[in-house]
Amino acid sequence: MRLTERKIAATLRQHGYKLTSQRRSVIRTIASTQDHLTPAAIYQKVHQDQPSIGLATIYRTLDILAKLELICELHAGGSCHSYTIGAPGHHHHLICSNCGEVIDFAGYDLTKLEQRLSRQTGFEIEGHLLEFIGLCQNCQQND
Amino acid sequence: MRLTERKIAATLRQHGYKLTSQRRSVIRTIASTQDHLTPAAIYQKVHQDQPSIGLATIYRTLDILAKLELICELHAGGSCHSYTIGAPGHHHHLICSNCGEVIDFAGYDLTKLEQRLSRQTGFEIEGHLLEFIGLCQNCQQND
DNA sequence: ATATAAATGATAATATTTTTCATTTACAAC
DNA sequence: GTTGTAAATGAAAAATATTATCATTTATAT
Repeated sequence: MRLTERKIAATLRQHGYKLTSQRRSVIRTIASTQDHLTPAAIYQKVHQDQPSIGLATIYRTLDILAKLELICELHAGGSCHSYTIGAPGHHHHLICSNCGEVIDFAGYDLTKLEQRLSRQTGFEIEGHLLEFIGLCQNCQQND
Repeated sequence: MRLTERKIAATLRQHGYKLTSQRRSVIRTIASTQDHLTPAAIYQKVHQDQPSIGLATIYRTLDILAKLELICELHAGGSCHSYTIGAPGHHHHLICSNCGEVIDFAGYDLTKLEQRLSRQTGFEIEGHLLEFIGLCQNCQQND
């Protein structure tokens, strides 16, 4: 069950944000599709309803909605350019949110889950992204 | 076991890419840290060895290395701005690589894995990112 | 040593995101 | 309903990030 426009609007108000027509439009746009949209795409759509809206308002609204977890940020296909050295074979990463240290780990198999998802949704699964974020020992101590 | 500078250089050559001093520097820089680095950070470091290097060369080299899977692209903390509507409670996403459709799924618990990682690495885990990419039924048919 | 295609640096072009600030607006208090 | 106030907005500029272009340089096979 996804959040409704109504519920999102209420939560915004609860947190002391004003419910402007621009914010309504952004929410309505995101809530009305199954897809994920970039800020530019959201701007284009909202612009049809509200020709005077500025792109900065889109960014500001998205920041708030994401902070309140009313919308989800996706990473698929995007290019968040940050790199670490490779390792042979399939593995995942554990990243320190403070210093950026990256630990590789392997031996965790998502095949079962992939099969379940494939069966339930009909998707032909091509890959996945699994990362953990946390504080490394060093950064815990230097708090 | 992470890939060594040596191994990466060899793989580059195997794929017909020339082994320039610029590429060596980029590889050495990434291989010499546990952290993840942005293109700009890599540029800064490489620039100390090779003051004449251009930022475009960094981007070009990173593209090649990522394509050959000699380096890993990370998403932590980054802001790949693409959004979808939220849903109450913890869940993950399955995304169609063709049309962008997003399916939410819940009921997959990573707590056990989190505990294992925490025990093994001493990290205090704050969160994770799990996404699957694939082709939805519609997009499979219209191939 | 040389030929050649690939790679580079410099620069411009494009794209993306954030800041700034004067004006407008939602909404709480009356 | 009016009004006061802080918050939100649009426009524009600034800051960042990424990609394309092209003349010159360079790795490497011969």
